[in-house]
Amino acid sequence: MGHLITIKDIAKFLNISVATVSRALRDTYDVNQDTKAKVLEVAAQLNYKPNFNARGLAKGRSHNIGIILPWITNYYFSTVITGIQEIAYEKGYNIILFLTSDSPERELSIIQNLSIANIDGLLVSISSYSSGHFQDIINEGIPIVFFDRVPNNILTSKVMQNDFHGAFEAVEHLIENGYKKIAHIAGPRDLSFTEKRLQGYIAALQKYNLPVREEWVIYSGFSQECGENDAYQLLKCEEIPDAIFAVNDRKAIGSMMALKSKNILIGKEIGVVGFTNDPASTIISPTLTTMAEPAFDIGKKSCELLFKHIKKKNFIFEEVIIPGKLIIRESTIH
Amino acid sequence: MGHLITIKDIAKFLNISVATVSRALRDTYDVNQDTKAKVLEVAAQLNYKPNFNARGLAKGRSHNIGIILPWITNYYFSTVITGIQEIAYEKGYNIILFLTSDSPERELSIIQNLSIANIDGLLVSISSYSSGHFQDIINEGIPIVFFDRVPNNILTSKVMQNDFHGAFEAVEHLIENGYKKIAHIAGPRDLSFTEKRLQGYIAALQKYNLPVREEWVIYSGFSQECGENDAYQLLKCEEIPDAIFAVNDRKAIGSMMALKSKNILIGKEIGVVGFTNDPASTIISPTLTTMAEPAFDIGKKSCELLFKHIKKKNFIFEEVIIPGKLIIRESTIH
DNA sequence: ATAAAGTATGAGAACGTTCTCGATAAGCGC
DNA sequence: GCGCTTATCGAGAACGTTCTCATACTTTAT
Repeated sequence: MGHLITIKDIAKFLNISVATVSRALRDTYDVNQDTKAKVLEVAAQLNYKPNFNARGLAKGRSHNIGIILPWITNYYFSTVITGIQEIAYEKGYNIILFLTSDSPERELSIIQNLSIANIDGLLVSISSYSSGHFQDIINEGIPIVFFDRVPNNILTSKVMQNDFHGAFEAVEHLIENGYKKIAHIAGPRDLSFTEKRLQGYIAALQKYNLPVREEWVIYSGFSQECGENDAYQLLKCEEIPDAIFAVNDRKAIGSMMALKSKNILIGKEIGVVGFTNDPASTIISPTLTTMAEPAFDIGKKSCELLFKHIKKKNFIFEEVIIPGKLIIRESTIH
Repeated sequence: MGHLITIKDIAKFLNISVATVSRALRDTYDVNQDTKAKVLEVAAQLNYKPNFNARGLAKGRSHNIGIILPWITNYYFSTVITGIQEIAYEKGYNIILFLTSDSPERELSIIQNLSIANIDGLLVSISSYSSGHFQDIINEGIPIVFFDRVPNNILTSKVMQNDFHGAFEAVEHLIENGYKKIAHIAGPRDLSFTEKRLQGYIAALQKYNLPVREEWVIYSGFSQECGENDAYQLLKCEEIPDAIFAVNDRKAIGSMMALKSKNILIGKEIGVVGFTNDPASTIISPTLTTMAEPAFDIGKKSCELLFKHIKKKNFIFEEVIIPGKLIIRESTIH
């Protein structure tokens, strides 16, 4: 209670200047080891806590980084954040969290109200149909690293899983297991990874001379419900597919629910493969074959890259692609 | 690039004092409406963004609130945060996220390194076996609201679901459906809600004159794996139970996995009920009966309460208990 | 006409740091 | 001893706001 201990209090206590106390606390080269020890001791004794606002103001650095993403109530994003937090904590940075609910308006509002001075860098995964005003922020000199959902018209660092090859491998696995009429339940049309996974899907089909039918590709949202509806729609196709590759596990699970409700045997009659390796993929029965995304590593890598940008102005942009790993389970067993 | 626009720039531009600009931006009573309009216009035109550090320093308020919790990679906590964020965003506050990984050491380190001046209030869900140094923070004058995992030796506001009654109702439901030998898979021993749910379980059994056997109550961690192991242990009991009440859905699902692996029919032979209403509870087969926790509302309420504390010093503490709702599914059908 | 109250503004201190510059003292080689 | 470097420290400005106090000009009441 009362007032918080400041550097001035320590200075007065030891009868030295605030500059020296500041030096001691920051452990600069031009401070005597004895006085440094004394300062540290008194600081601990008085329970001194640095004032980040003052430091941020003086240094022009806040030691805060921002994360902007659609939501955190799924395995992928919450794990990415955990990875980010791991690195940020190590470096003594705080994480400020912004949720867009996947709404472009909300996203824009967050960006516009973002106090630039309060943030040293930004980690972002854009919303579907993002208005993409991120260039303004970059122009103001604050570094951004995008992850997973990245814009393709902005020149900066990006970290993502290998969407094209992951999709390719997943579909190839279906083909190798004898499925021939493979449908794709995709994500929202404008997101770059939707496109990449679609391309991987198409490439695999073409490699094996399998048909790419327009009615077998459905774009919709990310929810389980969307996956469910998409599967019902597929079942109404002129030519009913014998396998489904879903853009993520949520939708794969939704489609499995739909198939089960129609008493279709998953695997035997229609194979299903997802993307993410959400823990739910081992809970559903049959268990879901899926392309595991390295969410934790993506978080760590994004954060590391951001710190490089923060440290070194004009750091060269990097695009990091971390490979996934196919995890074969029951949903693709004939 | 270059430098960020400050109120000085606006002042110079309009040839007025910084004080007036500040007043105009804050819309105080003593500013002329015309000058205010002009300032706002110029501010927008120059793309002025307030410097939170400077404001925080001058006002002694940062407009940041901190959240400290074990992890975010589950349905409950990520939903609570979403609720918190909803209110914080509305009020123009930023959220700073701290993850303890349920480690008391990490928790302590976070608290001790927490720059008090950088945070106006704290929302926390303590770790298992928390060292609980939160009283120090409260003593320094910064308000805390605890949610879900609350300490019982600290006098401040708390928000939680109705753990006792929720457990009571869940177990009563089992009893009403004919289960008579009901076991309880509990959480870590020292967490308050573990105790409350245990008491609810016991109370329900006693009301119906059913036995409370020590070997039917197992304490362990929160993971699915823990639930699995606990179930195996229950199957080795002298008297094998005919129902399991799990402290959360993760453990309930783990125990269902164990039962399924032993070809025990869930519901028919052994009933299972969980706690939380994790989306996974509808994915598993049979679907899981569970006591739904109002996670989103708990987040919102906690944040609202925190703002009351921030606004009014010496606000009287409140303990808010939000009731859950039993959701009956297949796992408790005989 | 005069005092009182209200309106709108400016000057400058304050918040708690860091940073730049200069000062002092000690150690060193010659 | 003389200059030179090195180590250590202090004084005071600066960061971008808000806040307090003073001031000037209006309006209102008497």
